[in-house]
Amino acid sequence: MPEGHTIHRLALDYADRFAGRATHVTSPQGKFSDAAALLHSGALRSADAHGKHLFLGFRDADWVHIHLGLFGKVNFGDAPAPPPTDTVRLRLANSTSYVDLRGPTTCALITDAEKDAIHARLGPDPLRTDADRNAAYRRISRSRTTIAALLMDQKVIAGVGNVYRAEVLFRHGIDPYRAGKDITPAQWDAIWTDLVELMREGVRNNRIDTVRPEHTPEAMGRPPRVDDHGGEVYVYRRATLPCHICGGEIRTADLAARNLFWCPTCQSR
DNA sequence: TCCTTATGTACAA
DNA sequence: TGTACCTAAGGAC
Repeated sequence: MPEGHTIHRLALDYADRFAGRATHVTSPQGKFSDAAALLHSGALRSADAHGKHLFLGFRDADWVHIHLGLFGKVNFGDAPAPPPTDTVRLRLANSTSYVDLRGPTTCALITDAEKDAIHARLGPDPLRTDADRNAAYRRISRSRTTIAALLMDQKVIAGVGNVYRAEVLFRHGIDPYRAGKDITPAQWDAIWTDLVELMREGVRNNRIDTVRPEHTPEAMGRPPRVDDHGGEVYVYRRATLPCHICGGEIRTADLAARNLFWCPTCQSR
């Protein structure tokens, strides 16, 4: 589930349900038990997100650092909380809500300084107000690496994952194998602006939709087809299906152990 | 019931 | 570049 929009949405939802209220912290699965015991009686102070990293603030300067990785999932529910299953790494529960975290790559108690270090190694996040799009472009414009790989590099830009990568390159007609140094300032500006809009909508709707109004199923007279991941898209996981715009076959390939999707007709080198 | 796959990352060689 | 890690859903049998 997790690209940056998911994590920012989680920060809002954690804060909504738990901030400033007495919260019971447990780790039914056990891997986070010591930290959960420390936080046991505390209240959630704040929630912050940078790229795919989520930070839950407790006490004065303690943060629970969460990264969902590929498999991590978060499930919110209303009280009373059911008995936890044995895969729940972290449960927060108060008088009205509970939330379960399963399968994260990271769930660790860290200090303010450690949190700062994580921010420092991450690139600008289109969903954060402190983001500097030029910092990303400085790296991209100097790189011979493909734009597809650069968009997935969290040191370059934080929060973009495999879906937003595929979709934003399609929306701007850019071949994923084009080198970063061949992306013009105007193209980067357009990509960044688009990502800000798409990802904000992703936070609002808790899913990724990238199809423009003029290409929606209704507008194109084709049957509605919401992609398996939950939103309407142009190329992500549509290999061998016809492109919504040109009708040609969407292609797929392996790039750095991830699946790449693009339309060779609509996206130019 | 087994196998594959997944919106991710870190580390070893 | 390959592999390890973590979980659950869907499809093939």
